[in-house]
Order: sequence, then structure tokens, then C-alpha cells
Amino acid sequence: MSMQESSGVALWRQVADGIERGIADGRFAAGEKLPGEMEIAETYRVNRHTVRRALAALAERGLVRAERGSGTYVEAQRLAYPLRSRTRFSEIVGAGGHEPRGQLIDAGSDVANREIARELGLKIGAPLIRIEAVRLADRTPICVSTTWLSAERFPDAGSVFADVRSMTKLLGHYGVKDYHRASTRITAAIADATDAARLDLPLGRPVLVVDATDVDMLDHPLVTKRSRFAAERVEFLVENS
Amino acid sequence: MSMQESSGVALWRQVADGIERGIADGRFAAGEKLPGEMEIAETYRVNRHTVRRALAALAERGLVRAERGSGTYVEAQRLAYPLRSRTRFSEIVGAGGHEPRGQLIDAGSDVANREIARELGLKIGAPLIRIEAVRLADRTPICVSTTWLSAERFPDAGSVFADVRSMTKLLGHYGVKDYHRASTRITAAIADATDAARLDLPLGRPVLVVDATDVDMLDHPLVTKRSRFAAERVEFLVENS
DNA sequence: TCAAGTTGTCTATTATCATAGACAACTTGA
DNA sequence: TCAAGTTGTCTATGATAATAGACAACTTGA
Repeated sequence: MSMQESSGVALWRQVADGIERGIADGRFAAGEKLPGEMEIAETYRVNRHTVRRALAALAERGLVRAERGSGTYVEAQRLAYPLRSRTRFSEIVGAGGHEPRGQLIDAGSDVANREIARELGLKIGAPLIRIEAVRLADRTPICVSTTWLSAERFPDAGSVFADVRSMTKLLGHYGVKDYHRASTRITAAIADATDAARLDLPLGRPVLVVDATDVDMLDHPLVTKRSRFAAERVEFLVENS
Repeated sequence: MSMQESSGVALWRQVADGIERGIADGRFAAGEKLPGEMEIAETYRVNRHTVRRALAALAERGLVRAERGSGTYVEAQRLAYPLRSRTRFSEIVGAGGHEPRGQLIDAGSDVANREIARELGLKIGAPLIRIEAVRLADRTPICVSTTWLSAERFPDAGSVFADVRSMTKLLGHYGVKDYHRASTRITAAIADATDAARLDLPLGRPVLVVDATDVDMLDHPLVTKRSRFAAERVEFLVENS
């Protein structure tokens, strides 16, 4: 006899999301004890078993840890990711005290559609190199990126990236000494099966979708990319100073 | 006999999210016809009825429109929301050709916790005015915001806001001629029941969570706020120029 | 006009979600 | 030591999700 309008999201999942939000915004600090299962069940007006399922899901993802007879305790934190003109994955992750890693998923050819052509200042149909990579902090996947470069300006970029595993080093290989972020567009979506697998996320988790274009010191476009970040692992910082 | 690991998200909902993503990133352009229900069912490897439920959910939200005997067609678009130093909801929405509106949900007193105190340059426990409002473009809710101001500097801010329904006008009332954005932090989460109701969203949709602080021309903090945007209705633009 | 392809509606069956109650196993503090 | 409070596990039941098949109602283009 639930009054529940069907949202397509299971109750236990809604409870899990609620608790996760509490952890994310500091209502439940790291190391602290969560309220008892009965108490959570009452606040969400669900059965204790439903709460247990929610906690089990969070425990599976390493966000909480249950201790029999004692309580359930909080574990984790988010990576601060500043979006500045100078945006380098490796530097940001390194600054957070983690080891940045990159892993090539796929590289290949592509042709420019209208949007990419506009971003890169090319003609529609111009040949492109497409690089798909997942980037990690220590062993935790942070984002998957699809990067496009002009195939004329950066021939064999795919195999070069496979070697150096860093966009900064790849550009350096072609003589680009420095570059910076020209534009960034952000929205959010739900992880599809592919993203979920690559980010090691359960299906249905939110991802931050970021479209960005990097330019050289003369403002000539170099690369444009679409990245998908595991929202639960990062927090973007926009600093207008 | 599905191999499906249980993600807590119903299959029809996953299909709906997939189609919506296709619409958002342009694979299905506005006005275009979607693939037939059978074809969608095959690509997602689900039953046609499951696809129908997904399409029904999208139709309910106005994203697609089904025409019997003919096909199902795409309807919508996202609002571009630039995050610049000068960020004014009303200007951004107006520039998009929509009419900005604001609606007060609640106003009251609060005391500064550590985070808010830091943002506003106050002491922990300092008296605050808390304003909760929903902001709309035409009749579509875009975001809900919780705004905090120093109660000493802005007495009765709640009732003033109820009158003018605009943060810019409220600040003007206290002699603040101009202000700009000092910092913005962005992440994503899942809408809880309260947000969902206020944003007129189904439960479980992603929201962009934005923490921001505005300062006056001397960089003295004025207000800090946490906003929750319906991700399906906006796209943030970060322009590092 | 007609055939092919589309969405709409009905019945039926199986698997999963959510609730409910009971009790075991364990921790903590008095 | 013991009582109160915690998480862990079992059984059971009704509601909802997902599948499956059949056919009606309608649109489109040949």
C-alpha cells in the first residue's frame, strides 16, 4: 500500500542516494556513525530491510562499513577539481595527494561533425584522431574522455598517446610547449552501461559531462574533448578571481 | 533470465535515460523521428513494452511526442547557463529568450556553521538570514537555491526578498550597487523528494549542485548559496578567456 | 486501394521489490 | 555480569517490473 509514484528508481536506491548525499555534504562526517537502521527506516518511512539493502549497496562501493552490534560508519571523501584556465589532470590529482594514471581504451580515425569542426576551427568532414581514455587517481577511475585532434596537425597521435599516456606530453611531442582551456561546458547525466563499466560505477549513478576545448598561446584550438566524471568522486571548483 | 546486476534503476528507466542522452547530445535532433519501438527494443535488448514505458515517461515530461501509425518525435532543448564572474540568473534566462521568474519558498533565521562562516567571513554561530527560493524560466523550474546572508548586515532580508523576488534587487535595497561571483563549486547528485517536488522533476533525476559565493567590488563576501539545478534543463558554460 | 510499418491495448506469466515479523549474534556501557 | 541497542539472517506475502504474444488502429508510400 505505497502512495509512491513510480519513478523507475527502487526505494532502497533512493535511500542509498539520500545517505550518500548526507555524506557528501558533511551531514555525516567521515568516520562518524550513521543513525541506526531502525532510525533511518523511520526517517525515510520504509522497512528496515529496505534500509539494509541501501546500506549494503553503499558498503559494496566502500562508502560505509557496517560493524555488527555497534553501528554503520562512514568512509570516504571527494576529489577537488579546480576548473581554471590552466587545467591539467595530472597536476590536479597530484595536488590532491594521489597518483594520476591514464589508460588508453581506444584510438582511431574520425571525421569532424559540425560541432567539432567549429570548436577546432576545421571544415566539416576534416580528418580527426579520436582518443578514448580513462583517467584514474591511484586506482580509482575519475573520468573517461573522448578527445579529438586534427589528423593533419597531429598525425599518429593515437600511438603517441598510447606511449606517453598524457595529453600534455602528447602535445609536447608535436612542439606545443603550453596550452590552456578556452571553454568548458558542464552538465550531468546518468551513467550508461559503457561509462559505468569504465568508471567502475553501478548503473544509474550520476556523471558530470564536460565538453572542453584547449588552445595554444595564440588561441589556436588544439584539442576538443568530452569527458564523463564519476560525480560521486569529484567536485569541480570554478574560481572567478 | 536477465544477467542484469541489480542497480536499483528499473530497465525502462535506463532506456529512457539512454534516449534522453541521445536527445541531449544531438544524436536525435529536435523534430526528428526516433527509431521504431521494435528497433529500440533490439538495441537495448529489452521487450517492446519496456521501451513503451520508457517513451511514455519521456512523453509525460514533454521530451518526445508519439504519433500513432507514424512514429515518435523529439521535442526539446537545454538552457545555456554561462558561469562568469558576472552571474545573474535573470540576465542569463532573459538572454535565452525566456522570462525569468522567482518564487520564495521559505525564509528564516539560521546560525553560521564552519563552512558558511568561512565563506562569509563571519564567526561560527553568527546570525544569518536563510532564503529558499525556486527560480524559473517562463513556467519551467530551473533551480532551487538556499541563500545565506549576514543577519546583521541585511536585517529583514527575507521579507525584502518576498517583495522584490530578485537577489540583485535585494542587495540594491541595502545599497549594494554591484557584485560578482567569487567562487563556484559544482557537483552532481540525485534529486531527493523535496527537490523533485520543487523542480517538478521525477524522483531520481540528476541535479547539478552548485555552491557559490558573491562578493562586492571590494571583495567582501555578501551572500553564499547552494543551488540545485535540474540537469536536464541546463548546461553550464565555463569560459576561461 | 493495399501492403508494410507504425503506435495502442489487451491477457498472461515469471522475477524482483518491498514489507512484515521473529530471533540470532554481537557490542557497549552501566 | 547483564540489559539495551546494534547488525545479521531466516521465512513469508503482496505489489510491481519485465517478458511474451496477439491483434487493433492508424499512417505512409507505392
